[in-house]
Amino acid sequence: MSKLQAPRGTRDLYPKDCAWRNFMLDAWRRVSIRNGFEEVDGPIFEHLDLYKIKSGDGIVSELFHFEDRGGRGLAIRPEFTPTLARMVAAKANALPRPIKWFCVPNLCRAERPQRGRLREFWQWNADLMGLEGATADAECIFTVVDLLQELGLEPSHVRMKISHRQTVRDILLKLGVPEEKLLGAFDLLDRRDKMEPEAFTEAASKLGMEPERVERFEQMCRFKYPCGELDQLREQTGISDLADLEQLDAQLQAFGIADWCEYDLGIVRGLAYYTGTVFEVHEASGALRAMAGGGRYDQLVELFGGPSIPAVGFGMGDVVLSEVLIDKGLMPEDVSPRPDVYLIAKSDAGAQAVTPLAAKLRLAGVHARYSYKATRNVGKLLKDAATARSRFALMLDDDATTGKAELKNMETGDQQMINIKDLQTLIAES
RNA sequence: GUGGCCAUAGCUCAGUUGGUUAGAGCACCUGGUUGUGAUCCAGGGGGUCGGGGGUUCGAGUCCCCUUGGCCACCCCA
Repeated sequence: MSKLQAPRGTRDLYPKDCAWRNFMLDAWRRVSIRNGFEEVDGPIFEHLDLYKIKSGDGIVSELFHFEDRGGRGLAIRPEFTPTLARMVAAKANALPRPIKWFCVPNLCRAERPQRGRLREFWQWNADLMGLEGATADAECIFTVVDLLQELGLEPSHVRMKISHRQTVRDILLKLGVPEEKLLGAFDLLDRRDKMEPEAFTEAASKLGMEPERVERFEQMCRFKYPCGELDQLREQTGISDLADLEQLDAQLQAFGIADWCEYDLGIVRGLAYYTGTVFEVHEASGALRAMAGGGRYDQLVELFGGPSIPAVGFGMGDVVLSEVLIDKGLMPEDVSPRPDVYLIAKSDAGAQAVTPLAAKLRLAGVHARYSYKATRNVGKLLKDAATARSRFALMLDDDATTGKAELKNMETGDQQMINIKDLQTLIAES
């Protein structure tokens, strides 16, 4: 029996599930396109070595990989970024700049499934390449916020948490962390919430900070600074020059999304390749894992053999996003396509008209359904129409032979005798 | 990969100290009430109790293994 089950961490998408998945993909596409991104896609498997470039050999155990008949190592894509970098690197000189691409791939990772994490999932990626500076960073952040709003989320539901590699680096140096221990300090920042306070203090001391500075470090990385109020950050860190963050701050305000954003120096993103702005979207209470994450990674394309191209981008997975929408009561009941009209036979003569009419309507682009039941029980047939969420029901009795039938608006309950030939127009007008 | 909890119908569950052909509600399917999304009536499909092995005269129930789910760690591109 176990072999007949779907593999661990995968999902079977039944009609309602599939409709919901498409609803989300549609939102991702809609928002991407109106923010000026173009859709791209690549193969669902790549050479295994491609994934080692960015993440090292250790990544292999997290991949579903296999060999082809020639013994070449291949892997199902666990992320889209290497493919993107490869595609950009291959045509770097021919592509008009800036490059603004998005993709909504399904990805597979051989990890143990748990809340918010499955082995196959969909992930929205958008990247803006060939443009330096805070405008590009802010535009990516705006695109994410646009999507959140599109799905009905509000600033009270989720937080866009932003940090900056360079800024944090400056602060750490000022606190007395030597250059060679910076990576360890970033790691400590990342793990702060999982550690006991004593362990945190001890680890911080080992980084070379005086006790008084350890305390400041702790405060600094736990505190959240509202967007538009960088003075607080200046006071707390003792650093007056926050050039990078200042520009970003101004852009976020210009985009009108300051309400959604806050600076959180604890946002690290475990990646060596982020070079500037980093950000994550979290559910407001912080209960779930990140809904989205991204940042600037100016060396990425170069890493994959292309020219040096500045880049900023993000990814958002479907799993945590769905959890948050359910949690906030924003998951629509049913987003399946609705029939325009449901044909109901009230009499045998009416039944004769159903098939030809359905065929005619469908060829004209109308979503038309009818019952396969033999019953002439109008109540039951109307219930079927309602279950199918049809907008209209057309009830055909003996009058159908003279081209007339009763059209019922399923939402208002109104019904009227119409000429069947006018049906399409009446449906289109409502 | 490590550890904890869990597993009976599509869903929510019942099933006595181990004891006949494993049940209910809802959902689903068919038909009836000559009927307009309701109510009611009649009928129906569906479970090798996640899978395998063991103990026993007898296992949904006890033991072991395994698969899957949830949770925490590792990781998080």
